[in-house]
Amino acid sequence: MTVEFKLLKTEANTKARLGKIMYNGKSYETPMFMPVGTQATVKTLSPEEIKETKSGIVLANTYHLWLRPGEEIIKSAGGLHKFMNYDGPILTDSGGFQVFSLARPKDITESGVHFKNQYNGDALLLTPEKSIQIQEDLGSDILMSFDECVGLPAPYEYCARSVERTLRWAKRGKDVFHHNNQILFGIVQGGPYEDLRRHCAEELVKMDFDGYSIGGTSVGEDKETQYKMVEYSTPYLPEDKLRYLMGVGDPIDLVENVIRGVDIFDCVSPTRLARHGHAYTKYGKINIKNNKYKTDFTPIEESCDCYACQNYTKAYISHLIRTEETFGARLLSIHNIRYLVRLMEGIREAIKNDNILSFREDFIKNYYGGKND
RNA sequence: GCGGAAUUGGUGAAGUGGUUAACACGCCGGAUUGUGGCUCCGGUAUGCGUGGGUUCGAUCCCCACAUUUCGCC
Repeated sequence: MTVEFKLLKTEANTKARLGKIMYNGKSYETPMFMPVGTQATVKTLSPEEIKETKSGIVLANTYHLWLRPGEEIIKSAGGLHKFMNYDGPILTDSGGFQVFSLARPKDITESGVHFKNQYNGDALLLTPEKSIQIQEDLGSDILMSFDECVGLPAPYEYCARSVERTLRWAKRGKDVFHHNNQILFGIVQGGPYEDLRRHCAEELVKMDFDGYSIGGTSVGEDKETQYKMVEYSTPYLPEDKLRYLMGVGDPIDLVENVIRGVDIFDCVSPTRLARHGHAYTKYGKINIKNNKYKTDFTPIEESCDCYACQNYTKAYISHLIRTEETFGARLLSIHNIRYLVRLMEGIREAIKNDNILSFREDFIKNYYGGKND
């Protein structure tokens, strides 16, 4: 039941990697996109629908499940897999991102991070050890170290101190980790600074984690900065371990960062955009609520094999989103996830054929080409 | 038939004798990155039932008409 990774090849002209994850008798290819199921559900989708998108790993969130329903309840249920009826691999975030999104600087101490329970006001302390304990109780397959995700822009001195703390926290978490059919990743931080990224990566590698995440991205940075943060990190990570770029899911960014040596990605965007009425297409993102789709009786994408495109029209989905029917959000979520999974399928094919650069060129030309119908 | 009240954008409605007629919904766009699904940001009445009048100036005051509505015969 332990997740194992095998690197199959590296693309001839770039750092793009083709790999395979083995889990529970099944294998999943990388590069891979992971849909996000913060509260033990990929919003609006059943596990059967998740599997139909052919995505592999699902991400769940330590912080949210700690507060509700509480990790002891999920442990009593027999773990996350049984609780949510999903037998594919599950990755849990450590709560580190909530440090960024919920805590103020003065709430962050060497011991851990002080939160206020947003539902009942209770004072909470999340520490590296506590995060590992919660994730072990949740029974996810891939665990994240508790880190500090620094928002940008951030001064060099702050990032430098933060990296040292993230490293100490990584060590503390690893020291209490039981390795019970679970694997643990370290998270590379360091903001946009090359030497800090390198230092953080090298120190984490010395600690010998089962895989490595690149964090501090998807905090509102521009694309060039994001790509640099990845370029400053991947060269120092071992070839035989998974690399996970946290929170990145813009279609273009998936292509660009695979080329820079990333294996797995997660992002809320396919499901959040869906709830707000947006759909990915080969020719860019569309807003299904736009007037022109009211009477458009064609699928979102003729060439898409997802349940939504096989059975429903833009006019129908537009109506559902306008009237706030949840089925609309569900159909768009299915499409958007399947879209990103199909994109990864295309990327893997391009890696196999050693033509990822021309794949990128074609993809960008279409996506930004302005031909939207 | 007689008397009263009302008439503001697609809708519900504020409002004042004096530059750009509130607000909400809807509508038209946009945003969304290790997810609270709660959202956020723009745009959207050249006109205040119709015709006259008073006034330097009227959506606001006066008259007539139309429509709606309430009460009485």
